[in-house]
Amino acid sequence: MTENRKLVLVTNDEGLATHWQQAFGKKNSRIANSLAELSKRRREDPATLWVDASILPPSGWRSTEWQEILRLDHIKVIATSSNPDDDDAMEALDAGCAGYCHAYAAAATLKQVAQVVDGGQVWIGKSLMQRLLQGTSKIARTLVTTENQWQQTLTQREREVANLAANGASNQMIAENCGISERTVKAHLSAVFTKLNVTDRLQLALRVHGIS
Amino acid sequence: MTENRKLVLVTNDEGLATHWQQAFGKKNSRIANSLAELSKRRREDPATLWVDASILPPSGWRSTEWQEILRLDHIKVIATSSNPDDDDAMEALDAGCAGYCHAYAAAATLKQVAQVVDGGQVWIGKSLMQRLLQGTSKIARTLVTTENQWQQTLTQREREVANLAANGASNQMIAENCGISERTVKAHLSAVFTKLNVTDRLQLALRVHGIS
DNA sequence: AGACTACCTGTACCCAAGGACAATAGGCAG
DNA sequence: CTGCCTATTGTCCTTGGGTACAGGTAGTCT
Repeated sequence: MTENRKLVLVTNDEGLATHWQQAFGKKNSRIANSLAELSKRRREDPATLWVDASILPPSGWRSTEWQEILRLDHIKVIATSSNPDDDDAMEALDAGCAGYCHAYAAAATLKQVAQVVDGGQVWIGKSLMQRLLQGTSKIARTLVTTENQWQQTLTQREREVANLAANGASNQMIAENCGISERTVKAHLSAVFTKLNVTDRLQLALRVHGIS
Repeated sequence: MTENRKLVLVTNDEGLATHWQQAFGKKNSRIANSLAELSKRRREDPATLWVDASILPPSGWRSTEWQEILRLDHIKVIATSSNPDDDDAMEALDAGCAGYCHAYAAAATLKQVAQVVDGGQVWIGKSLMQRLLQGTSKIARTLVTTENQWQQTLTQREREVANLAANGASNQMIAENCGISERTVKAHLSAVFTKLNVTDRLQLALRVHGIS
């Protein structure tokens, strides 16, 4: 079970930082006091962010700064809270977090969560799990399995651009975000359209979000 | 990470038994070919049962023999299948199983599942997880927040046009569909954009479908 | 070395979309 | 009757989005 993903602990709570470092080891993790701190390295290697909910802006995970992070598919975000709440969890997961757990969970649990998430799974607590299983048994059955297969045929860059476009970003915004020219964005998008057999970004958005 | 729960592998598939034993170790697990075999010790110590779906009776988890087992809370049941299916998973979990995964999953994964389940959590695959999360967010959308809200301010015609546009129809298509001129479609859409405070049809689509 | 692919960029062109400005007509509350 | 709302349509114009054509760099596989 080799660990090669970077581990970034995002919190400004002294005690929590200590707790997490005890669980993961000081050498394997690094502390960031805010989102701003990690934006410098956000384009780097795959990483897992442990985020203390108390550092979130008023708009929560919906804020543009976090949306940008959550869109990156080589970054996994685990939301934590000292006062876990199912609704908070749903928001976090809806926003794209890969896990939600108690910030001060036992070290063993934290490790388990890390393992599960790194394995490409999603971690949700027992409470939320029960709620999901109770409320959705019928609906889950009727839902069409929306294949996230669409990503498969795309290159890394294409995925990135496609995700941004599908979420309403203009070509210019995507260009700035990716640090490339608008022309290149168009090129990538054209490739995406062809591969996914759609004609424009609206169709793309519908496909990406599992509609139609 | 001490393991003191008994591990019982319930299958009559030779190959699967081997696979599981390689994952958990021969000493830590015991094979049972059917439910009947383990009924003798069912009231004993806590145990985790790994059950191969192929040994289930026609009535599946609903059969009385399995219902009895699933009721015992010192016994945890993990359902497995060589052909995992979300619907099967839902049935198993509904019936009270604590986990569902691919029978021939990698040893590391099996161990992870075991750990998670022994920790009192529930394990479901990524596929089902996505379906559940999508399902609930859709429910949330239709019941709680955004839904209805955006429609409220619109007139009948505007709703109609907005829905078509949000699902990818061009102005021309909408015009034909509604039996009005393209110009009128534009007029309606402009009104919609203003009322919903969005700039274009893609933003509209995201709003209508409860994204962003 | 040559084929192939991902990634990047430029110029030019076409068009659907959306805004600005303007007008006609029916329904309805005050 | 008189505003106010809804629905409808028109022309003019600007712009972002998408395509066509063309090209360059870097890395991988055969």
